[in-house]
Amino acid sequence: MDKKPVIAPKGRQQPRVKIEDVARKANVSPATVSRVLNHPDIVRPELRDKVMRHINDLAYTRDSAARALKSGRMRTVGVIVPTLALGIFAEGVEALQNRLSESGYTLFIANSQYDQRREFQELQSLIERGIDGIVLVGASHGRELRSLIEQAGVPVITTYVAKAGGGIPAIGIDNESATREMTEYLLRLGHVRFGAIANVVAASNDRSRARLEGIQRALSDAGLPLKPSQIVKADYSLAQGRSALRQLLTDHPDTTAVICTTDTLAIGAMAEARKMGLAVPSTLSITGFDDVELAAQMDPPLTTVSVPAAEIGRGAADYLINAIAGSPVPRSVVLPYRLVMRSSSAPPRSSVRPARRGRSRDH
Amino acid sequence: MDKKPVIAPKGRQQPRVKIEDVARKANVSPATVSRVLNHPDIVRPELRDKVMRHINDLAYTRDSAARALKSGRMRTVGVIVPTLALGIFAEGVEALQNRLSESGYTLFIANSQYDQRREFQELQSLIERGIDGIVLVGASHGRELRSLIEQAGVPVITTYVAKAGGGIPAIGIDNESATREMTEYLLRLGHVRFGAIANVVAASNDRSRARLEGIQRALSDAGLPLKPSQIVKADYSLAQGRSALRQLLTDHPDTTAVICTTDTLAIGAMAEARKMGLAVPSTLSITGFDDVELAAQMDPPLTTVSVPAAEIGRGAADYLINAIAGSPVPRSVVLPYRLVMRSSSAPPRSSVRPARRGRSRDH
DNA sequence: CCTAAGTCTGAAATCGATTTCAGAAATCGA
DNA sequence: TCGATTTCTGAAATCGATTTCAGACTTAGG
Repeated sequence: MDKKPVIAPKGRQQPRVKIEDVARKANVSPATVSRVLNHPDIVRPELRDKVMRHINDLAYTRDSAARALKSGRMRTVGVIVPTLALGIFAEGVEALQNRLSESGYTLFIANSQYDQRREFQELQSLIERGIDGIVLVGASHGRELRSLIEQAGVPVITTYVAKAGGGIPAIGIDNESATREMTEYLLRLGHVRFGAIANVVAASNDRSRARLEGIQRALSDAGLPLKPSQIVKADYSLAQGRSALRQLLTDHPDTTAVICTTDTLAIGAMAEARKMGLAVPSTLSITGFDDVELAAQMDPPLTTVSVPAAEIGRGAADYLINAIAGSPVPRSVVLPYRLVMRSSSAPPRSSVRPARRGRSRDH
Repeated sequence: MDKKPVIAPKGRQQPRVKIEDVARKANVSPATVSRVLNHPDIVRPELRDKVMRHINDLAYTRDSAARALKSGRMRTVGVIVPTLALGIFAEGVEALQNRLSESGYTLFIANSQYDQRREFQELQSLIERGIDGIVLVGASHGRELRSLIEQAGVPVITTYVAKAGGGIPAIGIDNESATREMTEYLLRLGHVRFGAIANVVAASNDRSRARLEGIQRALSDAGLPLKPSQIVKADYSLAQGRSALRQLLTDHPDTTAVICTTDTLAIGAMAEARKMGLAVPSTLSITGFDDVELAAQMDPPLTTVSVPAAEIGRGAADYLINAIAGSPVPRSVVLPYRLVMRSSSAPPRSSVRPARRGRSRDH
C-alpha cells in the first residue's frame, strides 16, 4: 500500500443546479417544476414541455437527500449476505438488484461472513441510512436483530429458506425436503452405506443444517441412521470437500454414497475421489447441492439440487416493493427446487467390493 | 409469481424519535444534542453524559437524509460491476465493502451486464442518490459517462486495469503484460502451435482484449503471429470454453498450447479436452487467467495468472475514502499479478504427434 | 469588588425539494 | 354576457439536523 501522493482531487466544481434555478429560467415557481417531475399529468402539457426543456438544458437532477427528508422514503433497500464468494448468493443479489433497479430502487450491500454480530452491526448501519426495506439470508438471526428490525418498522424478508421464525416472512426452498428426496433417491438406487459432508461449521448456516437434517431423517426412516463419524463437518471451501472425503473414507472405507450439502464440497470430494483412484459413480456416488454452473460440466456431471437463486432475488425484490408501498404481501413463498440427476450417482456395485472387511464398527 | 395476498405490512409504528425529543427530555436545546453527537469535546462533560444517557434511553438515531441534506455528504459509495457471477468481481466487491464499512461508509451496488448503456443509467441513478464516490470496472466507458462523472464532481476510480483513459485513476493489474509473460513462458517450454480463447464478445470487456493483445504481441515478437482462425471468441461461460476448444482443434488439430483469457474458459476447455481424449498437459497445454478457487483443484491443476481481487477492492476503498476527505491520492496504482505455474502446462510432446498432416494452411 | 477574557449554550437560519392551500385563469352553461 | 365550475399555478410551510452568531455565565486578574 505504498501510494505516492500525486494529485489532489478537484472538489465539486459547479455549485449544483437547484430546483429554483430551473424555476427561474422557466419563469415558473419551484412548485411547478416539482410537479412536472413528480406528477406530470396535472401540469398543462405545453408548460410541462417547456419546464422539461429547461430541466434538460440545465441537466438538473433532484437532490435525493432533500427528497428523502421531505417524503420520508429513501427508495433504497439493503441486503446482507453471508458472503459473495458463493455464486448462489451473488446470483441472488444480482437478480435482486436488477429487479429493484427497474422500480427505481437502489441496493445497499453488506456481508456478514456468517457472523451474527457483524450482521447486526451492518444492519444497524443500514437502518441508520434510512433504508426502506431489508433482505436477509437464512433463518438464524439473533433476537437482538429481530427487535432492531421490529423497532425500526422496516419491512424485511429472509431468503433461501422456506420459513423463518419470529414472524419474518421468507422466500426460498425447503432445504430439508430437498436433501430428503435426494437421499431417498439414493436409497432407491440401492445404497446402504452413506456418508455426509456438510458445511455446518458456521453457527448461522441454517440452510446446511436443514439439509443435513433432511439426510439424517431420510436415513433414519430407512432404518439406516447416520453415526456421527459418517458426518463430516466442513466450511464452504473446495479444499475442505477434499479433506472431508478423505476422512470419511478413512473411517468408513466401504461407503458407496456421499451426500454433500454444497456443490463446492461435492466438487472437492469428486476431485479427491479421482485422486484416490475411486471411480465415480461406479465405486462411489457423490451428490451436491446448488447446481452451480460447473456442476453440469464436471466429469462425470454432478447430481445435485437446483436452487432458483435468481427467482429468489426477484421475489424478494417484489415482496419489498409491495410491502413498502403498503400493498398486501404473502407471508412466505416456497419455491420449488429441482433434483438434477446426472452421472455422478448410480446404483452401488455391491458385488465387486467386499461388503465388510471385518473391522469392528466402533474403532 | 402467484402470491396470495395474505397480510398487510404494519407501517412504521412509532413516529420516530427526533433530536428535539431528546433535547426536551434532557432540558437542553437541539443544538446541544447535535454537538454531543458531532463534536463531543466542546460540550461540558457532565452535560454531555446526561445528553448521551437520554440519547440511549430513547434509542435516538439521526435521520441520515436530514444529515446529508445539511452536510452535503452521504457517506455512501457506489460500485458498478459487469456482473457478480464472476467470482473475481464478487471477491473484489466484498473486500471493497468490508473496507468501506470500517470507515463508516455504505456501499451501493449495481451491475451493467457488460452493457455501456446500462452502466450509464445505473451511474445516473447512483449520482442522483448523492453518492460521494464511485467504483467502476475496466477502462471502456462512454464519453457520456465520463462527462457525467466530471459534471457531478464525484471522485471515481476504475478497477482491474492498470490504466484508464480520460484522466480516470485506476487500480489493478497490467493484463496485457500478464498474458505476454504467460505466452513467453509457453514459448520457452517449446510450444510453437498456439491457440487462444478469449471472452471478447462484450464490447466493453477491455480486460480480456488487453489479455488477448498480450498473447498476440508475444507471439508476433516470436515470429509466430496468430491467424484469426487461431483465436476463438467467446463469452464468459464454461460451456463456451468447451465449444471454443472443439472449434479450435477442428481448425488446427496440431495445436499444442491453448491460452485462455479466463479460468472459466480454461476449465471448460480442459473438460472438453478430457472428453476428446486429449491428455493435458502431455498432448495439450492449457492456461487460464484469474486463479479462481477451482483452478488449483483441477486435475491437473490449472496454470493461470493470479489476480489480487481483494487487494484491488481494498485499494479502491482507500482511494475513495482519501479522495472524498480531500487528501492527496495517487493517480493510479498498478498491483502485481502472479503467474501460477501448475501442471496443466508442460513442454510439447513434439515427436509423438505428426507435425503437420499436409492440410493446406488456409482452407 | 469590578472588568476582561474565556467557556458554553440556545435561538434561528439553513440545506433543497415537496405539498397544502388559496387564489387566478380558463371553461362551460344559461 | 355573467356567474359557476373546473383547472392550474404560486406562496409558504414543512421535513430534521447542523452551525453561525450572539448572549449568558464563569473564572481570573487588577
